Amino acid sequence: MATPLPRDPIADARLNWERHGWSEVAAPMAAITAIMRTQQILLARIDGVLKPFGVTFARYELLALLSFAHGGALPMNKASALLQVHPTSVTNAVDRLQGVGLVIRSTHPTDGRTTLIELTPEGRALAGRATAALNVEVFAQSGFTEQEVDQLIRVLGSFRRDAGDFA
Amino acid sequence: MATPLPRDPIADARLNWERHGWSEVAAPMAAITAIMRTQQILLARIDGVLKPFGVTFARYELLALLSFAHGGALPMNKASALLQVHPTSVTNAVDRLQGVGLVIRSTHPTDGRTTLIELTPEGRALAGRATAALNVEVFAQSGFTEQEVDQLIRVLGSFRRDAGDFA
DNA sequence: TATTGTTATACTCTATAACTATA
DNA sequence: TATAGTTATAGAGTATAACAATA
Repeated sequence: MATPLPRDPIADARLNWERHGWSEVAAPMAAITAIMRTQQILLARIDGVLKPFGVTFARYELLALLSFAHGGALPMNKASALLQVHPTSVTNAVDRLQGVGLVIRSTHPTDGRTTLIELTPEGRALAGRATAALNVEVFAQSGFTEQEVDQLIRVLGSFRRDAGDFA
Repeated sequence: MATPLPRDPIADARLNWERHGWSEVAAPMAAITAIMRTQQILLARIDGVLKPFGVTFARYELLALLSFAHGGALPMNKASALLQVHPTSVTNAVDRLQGVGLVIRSTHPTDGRTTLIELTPEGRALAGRATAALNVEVFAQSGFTEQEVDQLIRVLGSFRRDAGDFA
């Protein structure tokens, strides 16, 4: 996994698809496979940067979301919807983050069913430092040109809209 | 997670980044976050199509790789390198696939350290049917235009090369 | 000694179903 | 009845370290 392969395995897969009568879909197959692989590479970089902070990407995303919320607090179901993850994933993430003192739970003042998640001062400080680290070490050297970034945002934005992520 | 959000959460995150002094990296942050989310959507679709076949995407990828190998067999370490996954992941996948009779292990004829993975007739048949299903139900209706597919292949290809995936 | 693969272990994230509490 | 969240349980992928067998 460390040594580069002599050939692009995804380009080879595309050739195999074409050789076996699937020319029509060989290109989209290659594009989708490339997205899967790129996500793996990026997630490994992100988790590497976050490791010293003791949080995973999923937990960092929750901290970052809270840090931008008015009052630094959000209902569980709101966080679940905005992060587009299962409610039990939020419960799990909040459990861990609360266990290390980065967030606290409280009951919604007017709806007793709703649990609010709130950043502690430590959580807010860590979110700020982790964001700075990610920005400098990952996003500022993404490996994409400005034009490529614009293309990705446009292409994947319309894909996500068509997939029902947002209106 | 079913109802579309009124606004694009990634576009909102980008605005938050810009408002907090990270304008320089707001766009690449949005592009990378979009890649992460797109991968989730695609993986859910793929796993949904593969579910009736009783295999996950990771295990399907191994079957597909073997089906294109000369003789339908590959050493474990070769499969690990080509799929770009950890050797223990291959061991795990082969364990499961062997357990349901889709692959068999054998010792390399000239190097006793090496284990060969080989498709059974059942494994080859299932790989063919699963590939057809994925091609028709996912890749043929990816949601990307031809031009977008070409852009993704080009942009993500150079990214993967720069990341050290291949020479 | 170096390489290949397995085993044991652990930790992610994810998802379903059953359950409690509140509206 | 419907909603919000938790709990229990299960399964997926990933990774490290220790180990056995072979080169």
